[in-house]
Amino acid sequence: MEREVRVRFAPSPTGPLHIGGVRTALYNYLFARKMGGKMLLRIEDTDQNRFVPGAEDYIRQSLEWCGIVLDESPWNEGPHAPYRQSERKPMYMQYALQLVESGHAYYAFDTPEELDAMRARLTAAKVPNPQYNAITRAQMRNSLTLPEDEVKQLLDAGTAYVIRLKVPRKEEVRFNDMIRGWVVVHSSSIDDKVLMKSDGMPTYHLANIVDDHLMEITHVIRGEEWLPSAPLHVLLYRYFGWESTMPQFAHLPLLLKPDGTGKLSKRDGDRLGFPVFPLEWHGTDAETGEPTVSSGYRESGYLPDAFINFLAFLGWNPGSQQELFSMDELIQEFSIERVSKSPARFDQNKVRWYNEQYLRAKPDGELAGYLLESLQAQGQTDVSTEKAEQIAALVKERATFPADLAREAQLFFQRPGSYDEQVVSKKWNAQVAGALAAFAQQLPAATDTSPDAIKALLTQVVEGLGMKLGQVLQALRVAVTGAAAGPDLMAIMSILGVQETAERINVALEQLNSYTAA
RNA sequence: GGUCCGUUCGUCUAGGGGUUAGGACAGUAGAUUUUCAUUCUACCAACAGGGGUUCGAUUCCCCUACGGACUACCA
Repeated sequence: MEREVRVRFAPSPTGPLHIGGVRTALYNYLFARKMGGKMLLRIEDTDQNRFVPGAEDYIRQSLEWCGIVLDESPWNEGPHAPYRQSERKPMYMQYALQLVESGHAYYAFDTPEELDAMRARLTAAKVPNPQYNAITRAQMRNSLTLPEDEVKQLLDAGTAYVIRLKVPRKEEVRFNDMIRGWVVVHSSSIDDKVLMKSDGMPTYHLANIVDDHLMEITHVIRGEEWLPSAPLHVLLYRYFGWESTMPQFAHLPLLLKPDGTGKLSKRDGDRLGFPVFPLEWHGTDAETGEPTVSSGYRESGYLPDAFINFLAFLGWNPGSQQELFSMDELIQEFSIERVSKSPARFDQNKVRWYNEQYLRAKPDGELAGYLLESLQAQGQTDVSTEKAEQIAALVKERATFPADLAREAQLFFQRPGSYDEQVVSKKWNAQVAGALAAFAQQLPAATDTSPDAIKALLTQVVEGLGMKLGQVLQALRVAVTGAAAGPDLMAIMSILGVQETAERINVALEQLNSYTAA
């Protein structure tokens, strides 16, 4: 019988989730939906020292903004609650003890100082890989080297201890990664990982395996940084006797910094001037304790669909030439097999391009909504929906972000404060001014105020004076908007209205009088 | 240092034993436009290197180089 596909996203609440994490969540989500399975979120907060207030909420909001829907999570519990490892704390010890009893794990009493000393000794002896392992554990203080009664005494006395996995000395550990194929690691390169910490909390490794098993996870899709510890996890499944239901692994390629080398880190955003976080994050500097702000895609004006589309293509592609995919289409097309092995570098140009595509594809009504919102924020409250829609339709081709709409729309609400000097000095003269004056005089009487009609009127006036349209257009634009460039002039005048347009022309005529005389 | 992973245009990538090595972003040029932008068209641009295997390798294998991850009582 086929098991229902169940995947998990397991972030630790140590700060804001960066886009690499979001992509991991996205791929999990796409895979789960594609396979008709479930996706859950589990908070991996077994390190109490690294807990950051607000991080969990940030993760939740980020995923919501992205449109990644969780079937089970700490805030929407399912059959395997609780979904925070700190709340699952009581259940881990029994599993660690199970391993101790079966001889696959042991108690270790070494202090941090002793561990440091051991590493220093091995490093000095030029041991290639200093670690607590099948060889070195014989020199350490643990239940393998100490007499049984002494171990009992230490435990009874409440001495601090950890439980370590007893990794075999010589054994090949292999697993079939869905993205990378067979990965083989020799057990001698794996150390005796701590399973239970002295504070009674499990480490990531133990908690992860126990929870994935209990939560019936079928596929573990996570970042490449976990690849080196995957063989250890395989060992754990084996020793627990859970090998037959061990999840399949898929290790995703890393996301690299746009410049230089190395994986994208939380600090790169501010350094490079683009967001690495989905949402803005207010944190505190680890060293100075000063409040910090890291920019987010949402606040920078990115549309969630565009952001997701872009992110999906960083390390995956459908094999077709199609670039634009809705979430539903992504789900339809997604497959782990098409995830690439090699890391991907971040491309700011492409995210912007995606955003433009998504912005322009939106219905004018929705764009008008964005526009109205920004206008209201700057005190411009008397704009009708109808007018906003006209303006949005006209300026959307010039916008990358919703906020650009309002910027481009300014000319409709503010008369020119100055006139582009280049155009004035080149195009403005007595003849042109005369034509504009004539146009301004006739304009208010126009009954048809469509762009086409205005253009016809203008043509008629200009040609009636023996001139060509091209001679006056730039001057007219400057007179009406003050700028040398902008959206279609006829459309601008139409939206502005004949009265306002005529007045603006007359104001310009007065202001630029000196040029006319010259 | 050790272990593991990776390497096709500047970037994201398709492809795969015989191809003009395809697309997208960026860049450049041209067309359209009253202007800028948009749009359209064209151009530029890549199989890391060396050995094999093969009639033939960018594709399969090995080595080298380069890049990266991991190497905690962090996840």
